[in-house]
Amino acid sequence: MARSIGRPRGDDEHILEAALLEYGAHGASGFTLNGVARRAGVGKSALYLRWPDKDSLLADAVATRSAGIEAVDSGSLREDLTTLATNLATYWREPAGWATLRITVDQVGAAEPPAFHQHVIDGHRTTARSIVERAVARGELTAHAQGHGPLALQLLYGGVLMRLLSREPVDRACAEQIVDGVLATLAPITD
Amino acid sequence: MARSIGRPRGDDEHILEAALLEYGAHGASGFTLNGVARRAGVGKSALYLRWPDKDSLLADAVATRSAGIEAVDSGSLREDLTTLATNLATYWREPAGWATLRITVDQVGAAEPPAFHQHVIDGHRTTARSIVERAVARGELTAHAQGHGPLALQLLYGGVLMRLLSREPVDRACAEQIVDGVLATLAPITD
Amino acid sequence: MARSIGRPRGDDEHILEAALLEYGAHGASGFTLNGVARRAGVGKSALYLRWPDKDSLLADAVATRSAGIEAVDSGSLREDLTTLATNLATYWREPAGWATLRITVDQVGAAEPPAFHQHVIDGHRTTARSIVERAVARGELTAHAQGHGPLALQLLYGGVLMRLLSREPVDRACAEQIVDGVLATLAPITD
Amino acid sequence: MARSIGRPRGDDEHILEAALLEYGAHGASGFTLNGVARRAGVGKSALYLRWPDKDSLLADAVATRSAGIEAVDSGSLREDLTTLATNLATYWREPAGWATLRITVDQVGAAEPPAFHQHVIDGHRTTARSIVERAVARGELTAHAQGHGPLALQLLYGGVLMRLLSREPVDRACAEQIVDGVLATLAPITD
DNA sequence: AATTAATCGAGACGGTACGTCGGGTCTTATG
DNA sequence: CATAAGACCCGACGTACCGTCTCGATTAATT
Repeated sequence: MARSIGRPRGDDEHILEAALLEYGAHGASGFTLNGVARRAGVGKSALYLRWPDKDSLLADAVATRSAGIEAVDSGSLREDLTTLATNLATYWREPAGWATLRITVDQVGAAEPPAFHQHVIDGHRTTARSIVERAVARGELTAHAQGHGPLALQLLYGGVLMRLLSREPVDRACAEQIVDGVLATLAPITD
Repeated sequence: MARSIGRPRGDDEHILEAALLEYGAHGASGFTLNGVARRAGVGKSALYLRWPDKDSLLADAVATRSAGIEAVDSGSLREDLTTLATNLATYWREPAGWATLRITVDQVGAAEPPAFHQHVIDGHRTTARSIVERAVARGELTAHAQGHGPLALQLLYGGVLMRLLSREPVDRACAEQIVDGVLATLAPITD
Repeated sequence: MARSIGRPRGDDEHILEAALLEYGAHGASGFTLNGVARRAGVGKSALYLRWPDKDSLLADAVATRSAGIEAVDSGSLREDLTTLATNLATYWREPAGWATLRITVDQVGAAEPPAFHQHVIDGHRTTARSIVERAVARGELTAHAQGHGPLALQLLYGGVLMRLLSREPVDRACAEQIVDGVLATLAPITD
Repeated sequence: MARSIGRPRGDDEHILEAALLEYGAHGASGFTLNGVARRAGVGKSALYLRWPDKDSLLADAVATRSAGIEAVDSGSLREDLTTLATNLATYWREPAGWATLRITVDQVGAAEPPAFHQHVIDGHRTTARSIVERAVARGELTAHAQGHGPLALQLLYGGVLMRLLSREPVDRACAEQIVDGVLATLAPITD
């Protein structure tokens, strides 16, 4: 396909990178468009050509780092979930991860979710589903229990989130505790 | 002790009321100290005599509405928890409730939690504990299972929260589903 | 000489035309290079290939319309000058004429006058001189009085200009009044 | 009269002073509101509380320096006018004087003249009139000739202005030449 | 009754960031 | 080569809000 006429757009990634660095360095309230522009070696107009306002830029920047949670295949459902919970806590504790969360919270009331939101959610969903599917393949879960997977994962995510909101650490022991709770919603369904 | 000399302070409640109305009317980003002052018929100095900054005012305003979740005593643990989940969703959907959440999220990274936070948490904890205790008294839960109450409630809260963050409705059916999951973390512990 | 290789230059006049229209339409503060380029169906590069900056373009555009004041030969010095004053007022009231004036004022402080300036001045001077010369030829002026022609014309120009700056109309009566004054600087010199 | 409530306004003069200095230092195109604010040790809001936009500020700043031309009473009409012409040239050559002129030219096309304009004009008019009146009192001018005073002064101002626009110096000799011309418009009216 | 002192409504202030705009430069693909 | 298109860097504009400040006016407890 033909490139359009005129000077081609520069690199978005470069700017998003700078935005994330700026966010990490100064936090949410110190996040400044001028700061981003300066750090990226770019004029403000270049930012406004790409994003309609500051929030959109931040949302997009954060999205690039939110592709998904690292999934592991340990061969055991309990171990997989525990690792997932730990990774999740780690991810949410990083600036980018926490920013994702903040933006999600901010925009729940808005008319429509930010464009990147579904993308992030899909990433999480994919990772989570593959864990469950592997467990079913291994015979750790019945097909019936699998139907409760989404709920179980919502509980797991929510549990980790509540720990963070309570400023309680999410160490391995804690993660296992949560996972055991979540597993209990799947295991006993035997009838 | 005796009142100090000089003109006595006016009414805080009146201002907090105005702050909440302002928050509800314009949302988080439109929440302005000038706006609050105007709506309350008050000068900005009156605000800064009481709260050190904007966030504190909002936090305090929100706290007045966050005294706690309505607790019911239906005679059944499952019913109590289901109602709790529903009430929680309703509460978080109101401006004040959602503001509480936003503030909580905002300030997790801060050095110390806002003053009202522990108060709010205590409210929730008290409500939740009484539900569990009644269940134990009725024999629905073993004392051992009771030890897992806090975890179970964290899962319940987290589950409801994740539903809201996903923009999925929390109707009665959904609440029951979550509660059943949470109960599964308590019930099977029978040894 | 041979034309150089490559695509030949387009038409300058076309651009100057657009510039003048733009100036007339939006005034001095709304005069924009992007606007000129758009109106002329031309890229900004084409502008900068021809003029070093915005002011030069405007100056040049204006110069094309400032070739000179319409001179008439009525057979009488007084009548010639009156018509000159009226034409001058009319010319200065048009966008192009007024722009010439603005640019002149703007650049008095500059290191060197804009290129077109001398051209414009020469136009005026030529017109004015021919009026005076005809008057001498007719015997209306002595050769001695002719030496005061430049000063007289400066007074005439200045008088008209001051009327405009005072927002006072320059109708025929007013023009005659000015001319009579100016003529008085020439006529009585008889010794 | 009662002072209004609230913190009283600061000093306008101080800001106008800074504006003039800024104008003098960087010229018309380098005249920046941020620059003025910084130099005055003032926030931009303070500027916009007083003037609706940049041009108004500049106009006002300039007006403070344009109270009038120094008038002298030398005892002779010719001498008075010569000094007036010289002073006028000097005044217009200063940054503030020239700015006045620029603004006048800029706003001739505007709907209504800037507020300060009439003030400035009145200053000039007063000075000029008193010169003429003294001449009448001394018998240098007839009462009839006095009626042509305004026109004569317009010619004088215009003559000086045209000299400046032509980048020609206005030294004493030149001023006398102009004055002689202008006087010629008054003197011969004897019938 | 007069004094004292904290609080009040009002609003101007210094500062900082926003989102917009325009100038002048550059980098493409097309004639 | 010179274009038309248009993205780019820069920096000023005018707006909004924060948190501070300075007023004159209130309002009690203390003299």
